[in-house]
Amino acid sequence: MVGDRARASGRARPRQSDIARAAGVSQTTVSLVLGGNKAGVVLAEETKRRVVEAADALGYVPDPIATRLASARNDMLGLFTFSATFPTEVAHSYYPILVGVEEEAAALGQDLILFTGSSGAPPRAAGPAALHRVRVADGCLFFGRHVPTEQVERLVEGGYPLVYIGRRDELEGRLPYVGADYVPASADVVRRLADLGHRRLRYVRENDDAPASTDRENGVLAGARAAGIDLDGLVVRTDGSDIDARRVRAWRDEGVTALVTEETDTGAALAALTGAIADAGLRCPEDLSLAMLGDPPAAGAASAHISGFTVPRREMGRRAVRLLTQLITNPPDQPPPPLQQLVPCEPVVGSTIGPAGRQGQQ
Amino acid sequence: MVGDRARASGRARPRQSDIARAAGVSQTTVSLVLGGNKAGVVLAEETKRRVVEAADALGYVPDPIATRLASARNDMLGLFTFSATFPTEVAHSYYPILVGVEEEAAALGQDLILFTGSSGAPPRAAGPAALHRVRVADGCLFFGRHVPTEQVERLVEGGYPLVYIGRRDELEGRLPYVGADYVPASADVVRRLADLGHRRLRYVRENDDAPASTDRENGVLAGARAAGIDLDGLVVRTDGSDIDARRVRAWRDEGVTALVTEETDTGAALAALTGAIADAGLRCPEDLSLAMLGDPPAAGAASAHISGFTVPRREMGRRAVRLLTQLITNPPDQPPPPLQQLVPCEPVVGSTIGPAGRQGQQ
DNA sequence: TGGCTCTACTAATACGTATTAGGGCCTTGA
DNA sequence: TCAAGGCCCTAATACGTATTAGTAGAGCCA
Repeated sequence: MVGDRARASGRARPRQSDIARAAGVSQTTVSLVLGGNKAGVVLAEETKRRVVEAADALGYVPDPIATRLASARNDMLGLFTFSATFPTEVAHSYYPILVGVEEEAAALGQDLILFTGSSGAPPRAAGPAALHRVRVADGCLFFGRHVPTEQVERLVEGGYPLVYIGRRDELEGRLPYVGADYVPASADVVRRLADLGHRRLRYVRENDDAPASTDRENGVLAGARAAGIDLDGLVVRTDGSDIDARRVRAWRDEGVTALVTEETDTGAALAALTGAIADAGLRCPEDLSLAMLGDPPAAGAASAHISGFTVPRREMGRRAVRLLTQLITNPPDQPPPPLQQLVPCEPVVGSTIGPAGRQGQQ
Repeated sequence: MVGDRARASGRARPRQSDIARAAGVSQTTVSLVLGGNKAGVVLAEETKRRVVEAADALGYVPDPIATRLASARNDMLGLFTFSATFPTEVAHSYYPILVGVEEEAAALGQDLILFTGSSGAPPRAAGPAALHRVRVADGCLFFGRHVPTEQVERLVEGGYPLVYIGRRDELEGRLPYVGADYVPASADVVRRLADLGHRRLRYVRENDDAPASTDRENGVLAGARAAGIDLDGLVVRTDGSDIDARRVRAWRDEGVTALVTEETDTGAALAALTGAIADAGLRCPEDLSLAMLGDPPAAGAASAHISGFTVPRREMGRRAVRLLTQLITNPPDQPPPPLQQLVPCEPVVGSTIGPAGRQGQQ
């Protein structure tokens, strides 16, 4: 019925059997000619030519669904996000990842299937089976803050190739991911500050326990320890609302000469800090240095020259695609590639850190 | 073989036939119970219960591949772009379209397949059949500057549902599209200027004959005619390089009180104009009004308050998806929906146009 | 007892491709 | 003239689910 309808509205897609009829051969032969013929069946050149010509003439394109059902591959990679794939607020931070994913997928001849996770699609079950939809693809990339662990675990256990973009601790080492290497990058920022004479600083972070935040804190602490920086009161957790000029002045009175903050989705932390610094009548970096662990929310604006490091999102996207295709093509009896990869973050010199002021010297 | 592999690595996923065996019924019954049973086959409650229990016990999840092979629809929409889908330079102008496409697709329970067009993928044929790949989806959206007319025509002729994003003249009315309605929006900008007393202005446009540019020019001309604006020298074609302070001063000396420009991919035209105005020592809008037919390149920057109109990209994306799904589900014997749709552009008040200065008054 | 209706289910087949096990036909050599 | 072998191709089947046609059995009536 449904097929009839498809056939009624315009000409139906040609199938291998149509080509077979046109070329005077069997469907098997068509499959052998147009498919890989991995089995090495011997075919006459003349026959191949006829089949290829017929296929061209009819505009044949293999049905990836049927291909997939019959064999395994369909050269499609899934991309599953646990929010909208194209978020409007955090466009700046998601977009480069998508760029990298698309670049590498195109280079490898893979198409992308976008799965929309929690976007409230009524027809699709939002239940425990929601994630299983991704199996139409050979493998799937995941990203987003929330991870439905059990479902992802079932996919992994079932041998389905998937790669998470961003470090994840969920499945004790069995969850493949490509993340950013925040720890050394964060430590390096602290080292740079220490090299400029800073001895007392404040690391203002969000009150959030995402791996990305934890990593940064660990890096800051490690860097501080290595540089002999005062650990007392170093880490400040906030949601941004309690950062104001008074507090910044108080820090400075305590001898703090540099502030470090982290990238957030909304940029609230950075905005709060820069606002408070300005309100306090302080200049940056003359009176107070400022560094950021990650990228400012909108490039091109005034925040463009914040010192710190940049997250290699594009490269993460590319690497994730590469890892995923490796997992897909990896024979089960071969050792797998490294499942968990960290990409280094590039330092950003910027113009918001400078030598420690007089308070810092002493 | 392949199946064996899947079964070897990790436990095999249970199939309907496994449930059938466990529940002591046929595969058909399982399909009826777990699928929708659209046909309304009568089943005993007790049987349903047994099947559901067995399915739960075995952790059954339907195989979407097989599901889609068995029914002709696969609830996937294609998105084909003739450049990278995620361009880096013109992110601001493409992104909202993608947002709209994804929103509506998700709302309609459709997944998206991104086809990577000209990204030089070696494994996929770049030949005349390249476009045929899109047929794996139920229908496909297209966008990008260049249109391989013959290939698209073959798809359209074959009854394949597709929708272009952006107005296109190629197939004499048979190519469905969703575009922006530039003509009245552009005319309205001119009318607003006229209402403020402007009588002589310059429309600085790119030397390019894309439908979007042509439409805007037609709108400007229509608006100028309606408002009794001087048509002489009104339209200025440029690539931006010959716009400088001297030229702006010369216009002003001729009695020009307002400049109108159009949105471009790079924002070069706008940048050249604002630069030249500043260089000429003129203020905007006090000395010279400035309007833009479209959106400034980067929101949030200094260019945020340019007067003119905004292109409803997000809405275009949504509408394109809606039209496409209509085309897909439209029974062949029914009249089709309107194939070519224009979405109105929203006026932007901004702060760069004001009353005509003294030159303009007289 | 044959026929009819109703309930509750199943057999058979389709979807489009991949794969495997052969099966004709032709040539060659004895 | 028959067997062996090479060459070229095809029949049959599998993949997992959806759908349609049909059947077995029970109950009822004439």
